Amino acid sequence: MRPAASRLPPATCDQPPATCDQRPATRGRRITTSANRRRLHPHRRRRAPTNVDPHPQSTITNPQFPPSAILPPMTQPLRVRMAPSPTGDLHVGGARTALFNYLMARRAGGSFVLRVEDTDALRSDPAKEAGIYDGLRWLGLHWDEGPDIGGPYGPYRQSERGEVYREAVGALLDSGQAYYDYTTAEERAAERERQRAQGQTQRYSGMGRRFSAADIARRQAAGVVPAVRFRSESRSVSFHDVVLGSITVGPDDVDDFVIARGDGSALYNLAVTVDDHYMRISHVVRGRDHVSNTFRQVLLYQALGWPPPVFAHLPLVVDLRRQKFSKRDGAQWVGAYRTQGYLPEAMLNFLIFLGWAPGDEREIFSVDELTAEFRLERVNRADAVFDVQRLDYFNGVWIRRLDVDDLAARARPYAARGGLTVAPDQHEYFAAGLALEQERLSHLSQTADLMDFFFDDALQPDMRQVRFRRHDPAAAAAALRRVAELVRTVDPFDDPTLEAAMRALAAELGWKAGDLFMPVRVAVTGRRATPPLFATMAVLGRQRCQERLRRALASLAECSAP
RNA sequence: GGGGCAUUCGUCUAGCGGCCAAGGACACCGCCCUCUCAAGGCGGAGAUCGCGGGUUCGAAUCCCGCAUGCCCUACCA
Repeated sequence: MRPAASRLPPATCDQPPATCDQRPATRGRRITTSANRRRLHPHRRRRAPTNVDPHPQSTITNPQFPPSAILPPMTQPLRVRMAPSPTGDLHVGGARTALFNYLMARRAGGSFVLRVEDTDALRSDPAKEAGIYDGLRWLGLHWDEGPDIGGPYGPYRQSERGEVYREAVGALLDSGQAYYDYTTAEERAAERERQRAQGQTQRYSGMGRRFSAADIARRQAAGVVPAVRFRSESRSVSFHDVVLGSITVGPDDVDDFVIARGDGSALYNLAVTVDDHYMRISHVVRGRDHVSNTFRQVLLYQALGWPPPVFAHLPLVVDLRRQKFSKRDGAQWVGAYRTQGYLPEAMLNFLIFLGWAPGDEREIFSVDELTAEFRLERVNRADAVFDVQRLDYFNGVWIRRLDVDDLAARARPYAARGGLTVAPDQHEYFAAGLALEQERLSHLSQTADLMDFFFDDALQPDMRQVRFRRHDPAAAAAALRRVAELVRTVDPFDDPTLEAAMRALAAELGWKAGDLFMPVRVAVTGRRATPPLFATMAVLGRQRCQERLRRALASLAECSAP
C-alpha cells in the first residue's frame, strides 16, 4: 500500500509559498546570490522586537522573517534531528550540529531525533553507532527519539526502513517522475570522460531515459541491473535557508540523480527526504556541505507532494588549513577530546561560538544559558576554524568553575589512567590535593602528573633542582634541619600556622622568605612548581613532610659532597 | 570544467548607513599581585573591514565587478 500522496500528480509550483519559490530563471540577469539574499531578506540580521513572539516556548515563530519562511505553521511542534552516518566516531562538526539542534528543541519544547544514516552498508559499521551515542551522551546532548530508545516515528535506523523507501520509489516510478536506468557504469564514465575532454560540464545527460523497449530488453538479457533515477526536469530550483537566505540553482544544474541502487536500496537523498517527512521533521539544521543536496531534496518533496521543512545550513567547522577535517587530522573525533581531559561543558561552550555569537560580550555559557539565548537567526555564514587554544581556554574556565567534589569525581578516572593509585580511603586526601591543583589544571588528563607527588610515598626529592643563589647547600641543610624541627612541633599543622612559623624562621635566619621556601618546596614535593607551599604541606600532613625532609637532607648531603 | 556559498586582528567573533581613525575573547608581549607555578588585575602589539568601482553629505555596513577560498559535482553520506 502506497501513501495516498504518492498518487498525486507531480507537484507543481504553487503550494507552500516558502517551499516552492521557484521563479523563472528568465527574470533578469543572474544576480549575485548574496545580493539576492539581502534583497529578499534585508532584515535577516536584525534583532527581533521583544514583544512580537506570542508563544515563545511552544511554537515556531520568527518575527524576523516573512511568514512564508517559516514552516510548518505555528501549531506544529518543532522537531529537529541529527542524522549521522556510522562511518566513524562523533565528529566535532557533528557535535556542533547536534548542539545547535538540541538547543532548538529544548528552547521550543520540541523533540530532538537521532537517526542513523546507514544506507551505505559497505561503509557503515554498526560498532560506530555506539561511539556516536557515547560522544553525544558525554556531551549531554540527549535525544528524545532514536534507534536505541525508539519513538513514535521509528525505526530510526535507515537500514531498517527499506520498505518505506521502496514505497516512495514506487510512487515516483508510477508517476513517471523516476525511471529505471539501464546504463552501465562504463557508459557513464565514458560520457563523463567525453564531456571532460570537450571542456563541457560533467553531468549525467539522462541517456538512460531514451532507451527503447528493445534496448532495455537487450540490456536486461545482458544482465544489466538498473538503478532508479529521479527525472529531473529542466527548471530552476530554489529554497529558502534560514542562514543563507534564498538560493537558486539554474535549470541545468541538477541532473537525474540516482535514488535507488540496482539492488533496490535507497540512496541518501531519497532516504533523507522520506525520513524527514515521515518523522515530521520541521527544521533541518545541518552542515553547509549539504546545500547542493538540498536542491535534490526539494525536488523530491515537490515530486512526492510533501511540504518541505525549514532548512538551515550551518557554516563548516574546518581545520587550520581551512578545509573540512580529514581523517589524518585525528583531531576531529570528539572522543579524542574526552580522553585528553576536556570537559563537555567546555567543548560545548567552545563549539557554540563556531558559527554563533550572542551579540554582546559574554562568552561563558552553560547549556541552560544557551537554551535561553540561542537563535538560529544569529548563525554566521562563514566557516570557522577549530582553534584548540581557544578550547583550552574554555576548558580552564570550566574546570575552575567546578566544585571540588565534582572535579574529584571527574578527575579520578584520568588519575587512574595516568597511573596514580588512590587507595579507597584516600578519597578526601585526593580531593584536598586536587582543590589546590584546580586552577593549575587545564586538562583533566594532567591530574596524575600534577598530583603524583601527593601519593608517592617513596618520593626522593632531588635537591639539585634548587638553584642556590644566596645560600649554599650546606646552609640550606642547616636551614632544612630547623624546618624539620618546626614541622615536628608546629601545632596545629595547618596553612596559616605553618606560614607564620616559617616566616618567623626565615626572619630569624636572616633569609628572604622565598629563599627558604623553595628548598622546602622541593624537599616536600620533589618539584619546583606546586600549589602554595603551606596549603600543600597541610594537605600532605606532618608525617609525609617529616619523612620527605629527612630524605631531602640526605640528597643535600650527597650534592654537597665532592 | 560546472554550480552553490563565503570573505572584519594569527584564531573565534561584535558590527544592521553617522555612536567605528572598528569593540570583546583566545594566543602573544610587558607590568602588577606573589613563597614557585597558576589564576587574577592592568597595559601593549595586532584588521588600510579580500580588491576595485559606484550610491550617499557620510559605507565595514547598500549596489556592481573582480580575486581568493571552501563545499558539492558517486548505484557515499
